[in-house]
Amino acid sequence: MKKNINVDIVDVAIKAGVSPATVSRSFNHPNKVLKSTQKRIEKAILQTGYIRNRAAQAIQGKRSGTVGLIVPTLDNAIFSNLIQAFSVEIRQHGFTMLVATNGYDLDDEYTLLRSLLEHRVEGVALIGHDHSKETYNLLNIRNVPVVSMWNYKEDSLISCVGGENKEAGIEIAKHISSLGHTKIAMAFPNVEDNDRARDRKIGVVEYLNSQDISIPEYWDIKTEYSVSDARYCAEELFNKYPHPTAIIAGNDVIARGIIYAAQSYGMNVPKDISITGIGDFSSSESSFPSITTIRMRPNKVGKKAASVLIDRINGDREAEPTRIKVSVEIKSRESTMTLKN
Amino acid sequence: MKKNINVDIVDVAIKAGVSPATVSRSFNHPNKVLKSTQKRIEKAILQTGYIRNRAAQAIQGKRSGTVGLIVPTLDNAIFSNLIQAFSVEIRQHGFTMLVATNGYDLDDEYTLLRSLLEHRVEGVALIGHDHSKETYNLLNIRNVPVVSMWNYKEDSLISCVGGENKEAGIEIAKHISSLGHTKIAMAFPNVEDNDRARDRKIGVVEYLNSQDISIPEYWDIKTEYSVSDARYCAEELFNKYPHPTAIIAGNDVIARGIIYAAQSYGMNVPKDISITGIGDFSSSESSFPSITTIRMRPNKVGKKAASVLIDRINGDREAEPTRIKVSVEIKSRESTMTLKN
DNA sequence: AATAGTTATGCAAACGTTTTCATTTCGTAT
DNA sequence: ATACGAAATGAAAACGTTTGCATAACTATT
Repeated sequence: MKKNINVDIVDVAIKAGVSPATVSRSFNHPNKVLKSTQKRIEKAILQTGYIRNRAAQAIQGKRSGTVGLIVPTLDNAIFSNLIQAFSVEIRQHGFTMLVATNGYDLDDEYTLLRSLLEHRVEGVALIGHDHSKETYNLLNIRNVPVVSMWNYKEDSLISCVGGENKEAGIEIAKHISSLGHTKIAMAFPNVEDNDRARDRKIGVVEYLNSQDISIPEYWDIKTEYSVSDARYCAEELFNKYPHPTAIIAGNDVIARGIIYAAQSYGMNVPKDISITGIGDFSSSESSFPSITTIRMRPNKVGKKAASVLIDRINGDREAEPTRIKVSVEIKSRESTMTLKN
Repeated sequence: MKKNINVDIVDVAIKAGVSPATVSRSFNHPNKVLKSTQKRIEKAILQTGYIRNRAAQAIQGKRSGTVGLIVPTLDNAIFSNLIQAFSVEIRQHGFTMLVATNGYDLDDEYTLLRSLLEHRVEGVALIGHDHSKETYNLLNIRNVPVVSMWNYKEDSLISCVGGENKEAGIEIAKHISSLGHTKIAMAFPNVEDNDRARDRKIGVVEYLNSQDISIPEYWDIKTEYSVSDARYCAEELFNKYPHPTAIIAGNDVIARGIIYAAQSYGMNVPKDISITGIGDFSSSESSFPSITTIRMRPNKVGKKAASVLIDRINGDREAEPTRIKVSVEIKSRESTMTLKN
């Protein structure tokens, strides 16, 4: 088998009987090259098995054809809808995606950002607004096009696309409260370094307080972002009395874990207890019971964020951040119901 | 704010009072540089805000510091455990990951592979063994280190790490059969271009046949890899009679959708119907009912595949494929039980 | 038919590293 | 002290593109 690793643009040029410059132009400015010449070049590419070298292109300081994405984890449903949508859109514009996970560690995020910049990504997408000072500083100094996904903030330092998480918290609390619940528990992850969860929680607490409902310490559950930990924490809660009549979970994954816990304790959801999520991930509607949640439109956010990022890459580097608020909306489904007297 | 995009290795060298060659060496062969010189260089890097340019490094034809990953989708639990584990391991070795999704389209996969090669990834990870002729050909011609994840095949053309999916099918069928079930339905995705699902299905059918059990056409359900579609298809099945007493699903995601369907139709799982998955994804154990499934160890596969790939990148390009079989094992849980008479 | 304007292409420098080879510096054995 | 080998560093070529500028080949205008 012939190994053709070393075919370069010069070989193609020779084969096609043109100069390397023309071959290059046929990739990057096809309208500047005669149709017939293009044909000959394409033929030469096929014959030689040439694959262009983006590294050599990137070295010019212009295009690398890549964007970077840093997410806390790939390990569950929380970001997968979002990332998939982002990835599809980015690719439609000819970019390839460099992905890195930081495990919710902001110092690690900084290291990852540096490494993405070493690869000269043309833009970067991050989750939320909680990032280290060094991260913000680096983004600023290098003037990298950047977009933050998943949380809208009207005075964000960087462009962002997402729902207003505080509003999401308010809406879900409003829903639960309107159903007559007052004995309410909450299950949130650690909100430090996590503006999305923090804003949601603030929204929930503030709204409930405005209705003269407060959540006692022992009903303020701390859980991780996983079905298994959420289930475990909920079981801990159910082992003690009294039980709340409703639990507001920080997202749909946690809600699902809690529902499993309730079911395994013989409770009926929603008859015995109402449980809500936030996020509306792809399986929340089709689970049983389907989850009452706040629709945060991960697909729309991912897609929109991708196009914002691309616009910034192609556009004005000094422009004000682009901020797009994606509306949030209550999806009332089977996991909640009016409190029985 | 000072924009220092253009700091290069020469600037660092000047600042540190050494030659660019020495700065380069301090990155790539630190043992060849005097400790004291290294210190001065590090200081210069900090002062200048230098970020090395991997594109310029990659152009030498040696290291790009990236590996490529092509998966069908990021959109659900199927691959997320796997990818997360792969990503963590790869990064531990200083690589960054380029990710692309092909939506189960093998022609698209070829295009993506080309694009990854344009970026001069040092290695590539794929899912399974069903790839287009062009894909295999390209991998071969360019002699790219490559690893296939998720399905073991003793005579695979490329290195692979995974469980034996046919065996998984046999094991799950054996389990169901041993519980006394004979009226069995199956729910698999389209197995064309999907060797994992195909092998599983073959295992199931062959084993059941050996027990004189056959699955009628109308119980051979075709579904997509999503909770919602699986639920929908299962509901279609439940709308007609007779019902099977057990359903073997192609994976845990599908199993979950079927369980929801059963529950929403007022059936008890497993009392009224036993349902199995394959895969053992992270939430399968903590769901309710927990899912009887075949443990395919996605974390182990991801991690192991990463190290196989890295070994190949650093090792002999002409070596025989490395093939690692990860054992599969039945996890008997709450979603199945002995058939009542 | 001569000229101006336009379009296609080529030439050669530039991008920021890495690496080979040559040179200098240093430590050690005589 | 001198010579020798080893270790550290530098000089310069090379990697594979892109692009500004120059030129050649057309087209259109008079």
